[in-house]
Amino acid sequence: MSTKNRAVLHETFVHLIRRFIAGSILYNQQVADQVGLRLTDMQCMNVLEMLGRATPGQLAKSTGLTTGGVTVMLDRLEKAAYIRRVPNPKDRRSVLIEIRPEKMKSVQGFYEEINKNLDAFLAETPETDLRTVVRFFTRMNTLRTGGA
Amino acid sequence: MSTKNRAVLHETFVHLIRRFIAGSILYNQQVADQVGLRLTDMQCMNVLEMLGRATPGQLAKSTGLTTGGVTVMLDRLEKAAYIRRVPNPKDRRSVLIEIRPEKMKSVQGFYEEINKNLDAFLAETPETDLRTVVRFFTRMNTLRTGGA
DNA sequence: TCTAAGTATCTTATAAAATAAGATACTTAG
DNA sequence: CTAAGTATCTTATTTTATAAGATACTTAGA
Repeated sequence: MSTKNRAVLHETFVHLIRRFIAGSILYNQQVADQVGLRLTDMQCMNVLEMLGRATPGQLAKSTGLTTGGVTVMLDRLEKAAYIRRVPNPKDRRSVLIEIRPEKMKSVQGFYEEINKNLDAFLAETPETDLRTVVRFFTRMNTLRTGGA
Repeated sequence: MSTKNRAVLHETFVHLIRRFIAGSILYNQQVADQVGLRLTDMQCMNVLEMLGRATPGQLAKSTGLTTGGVTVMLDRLEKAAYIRRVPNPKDRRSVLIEIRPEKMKSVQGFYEEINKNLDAFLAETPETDLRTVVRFFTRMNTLRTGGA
């Protein structure tokens, strides 16, 4: 096990990361089911939480929906009080979408168990390892488009 | 940057991983669009590729669909020659789903660019780092359900 | 063995969501 | 000032997912 050669190590990593991605998609799907949203809506909420605010156009790009599809999704989320549309001061054709703070908390609540597990795991991870992983993932996040 | 304290490091990691997950969902969505499938179908294909074979029931669990939904999805994928249903020798109520090998390759082709980037990145990652990351992700993959 | 409960998949009617094509309103370059 | 470009929205249609229940098989227990 500690004498794994490079090719096997590489293969092991690819397998682990694919498993991680498949698991993440499933987990987000399950959280969405509990919350009463679709995975697409969940992705939208997650992106909004990371960006703070976004235009419908940005959300179309980060969900893979058409702009028409985004409008319908936003109507749905607005009606259910998850988000709010505010005028975009930079462009009068456009709007900015923001999460309604009370829903932000409520949605986060559904990730509570996994976050607790993650916190516990990180707490017992040696700092040097965590630093290595952070460095590694900083690069991983640039692989997809050359830097989105 | 090298004097980051523990809390900040922790927070940085959580941010990176959330970004990675959101990016992965988007990327899989985009590949699905190119292939002409839905994200759900893509998730099904990915799970099948990892497991080799699976029953519709297992696929229901790993996609978040109802069993009826899985049947419809499998009809769709079977009609488009992505998968095939074979009898389950262990249980006559059940079937086993397998990817048709020619489609396996074709779908993998759409991941080619990212795989190339990933290979190049891994090649220049020090072996000790890669070992740390593998160890780390082996644990990460157990956090979700306590071990799926 | 026989039966009842449980499990695995499938069927179908209905509800929900995504797309495509195009409209409206605004912005920007020339 | 005008034309081209951009951002969002509208709506009809297609596609997908759900829910409720049917069918066929398995398994545990009398």
